[in-house]
Amino acid sequence: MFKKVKQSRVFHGVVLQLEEAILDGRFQPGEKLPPERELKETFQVGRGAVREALRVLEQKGLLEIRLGAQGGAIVTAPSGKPMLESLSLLLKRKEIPFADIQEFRSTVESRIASLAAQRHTTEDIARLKAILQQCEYFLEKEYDWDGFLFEDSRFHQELSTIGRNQLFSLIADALHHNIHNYYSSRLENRESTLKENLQDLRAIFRAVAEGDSLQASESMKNHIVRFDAYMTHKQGKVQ
Amino acid sequence: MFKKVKQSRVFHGVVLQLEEAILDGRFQPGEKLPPERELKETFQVGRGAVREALRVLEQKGLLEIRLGAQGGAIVTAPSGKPMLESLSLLLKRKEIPFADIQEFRSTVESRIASLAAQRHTTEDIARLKAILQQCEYFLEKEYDWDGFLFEDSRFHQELSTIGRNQLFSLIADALHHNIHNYYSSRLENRESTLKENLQDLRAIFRAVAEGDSLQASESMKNHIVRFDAYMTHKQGKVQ
DNA sequence: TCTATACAATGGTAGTACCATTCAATCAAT
DNA sequence: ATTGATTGAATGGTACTACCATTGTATAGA
Repeated sequence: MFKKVKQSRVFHGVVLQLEEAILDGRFQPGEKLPPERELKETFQVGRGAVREALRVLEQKGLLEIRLGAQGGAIVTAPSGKPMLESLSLLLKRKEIPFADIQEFRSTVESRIASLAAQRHTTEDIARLKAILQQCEYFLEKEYDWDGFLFEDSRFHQELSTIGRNQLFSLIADALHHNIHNYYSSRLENRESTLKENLQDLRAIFRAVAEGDSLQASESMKNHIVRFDAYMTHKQGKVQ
Repeated sequence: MFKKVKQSRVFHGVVLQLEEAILDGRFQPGEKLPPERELKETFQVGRGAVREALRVLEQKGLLEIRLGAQGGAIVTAPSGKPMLESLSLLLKRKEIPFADIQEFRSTVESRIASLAAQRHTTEDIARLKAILQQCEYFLEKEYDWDGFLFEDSRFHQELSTIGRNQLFSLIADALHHNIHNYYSSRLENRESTLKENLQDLRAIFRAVAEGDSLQASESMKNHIVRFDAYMTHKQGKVQ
């Protein structure tokens, strides 16, 4: 019913005002906020309060603080990093079953594939094909386990770009970063694994290139399911 | 290739150590960290550094600071709030087309519906039915626009619980919070709107109860598409 | 022209003193 | 004995000062 009465915290007022200014565009990305000693005067508060406010805004991903002359609090361009980090922290703290994460990822990646199938251009396909060929190279010509997995990541990333939905890209990226360590530490380094994966990627590529969104989605789902099957099915926290 | 050399920032070291302690479980949710003046001694730093560290951890959602006697930095239980806020901030800053958000939400909610269809128990269905009946009450007996929308939210929330995937619940919740204002400010207050929505919810409920995951997914998709159609199709930032 | 030095701007850190809030213990009045 | 008021201690909040550390730039010298 009622909200807790706000407890006085001067720095919070500073945070709100600076945040509003940035969100309003009164400070553009790349621009510099006034120095601490000036903000202190502007807001009529102690320097400590200003610094705590800057710390919060930095943590929110709105600012980057640089040292030295010509340094200061610089407004950053929007990025998905803070969200990625908060998701990461949550996965580390809360024991979300790994199966849940896999299920979610599967859903997201499948949809990305289907979107990519619907929205690709000729150039998109060319870029995707180049990545696929790089995978083939690392498997067939110069065997390179890590190289292959790197290109596999790039494939997924490129696909999300082709899907042309920034939120999907962002979430997929966050998931990838959060489970990458888990994956790579559990995959068995066998050539057959890569071979099967390459087949998956080819199937996805084909479906996307042909604009068959349903097939693209299915292929991606199979790909992820297979990937998951390689893991030891251990429950528990990520990491 | 190389990482930027970490610039000395004492408070950062304090953040890392405290964060590690919390993540390791050396401080459990509900427990209190030592007072600032003690931490200052422990880490052999100034009180300012300690306070800046606490501010960062607070922003990360790991701590809650309370004033007065028996106050202090209390470790919080894991929650999706920080993720929700960082997503919110991102949506406010970056001009992610609203269509992207809708598309993503549609995907997530559809999948939740299909999962719910697969995993529901008898008790789940009873609870869901109760919510549905509450919707009917607000539409047919005691007309209440806001009451209906509230129950609609509850319906979605209950569905995500039935889906039994914590990550889906979390993300759906975050999306809901972020677009709720947008939605409710744009919906036309018309009885026919609610009527159509109730039909959607009934269809979803039926499919879920019958365990028809494909139909549940489709019904949900239609529901969301219809909901979106009510909006003025204005592009741009959320909020 | 190039290099080295000095300087100035700006964030980082420590310390001190005091204020503000909250809870609990104590004491007084009924 | 119960209730209410007072007081005190613990703890975070704030301000101010002084100085350190880092970094870009200007200046002087080779």
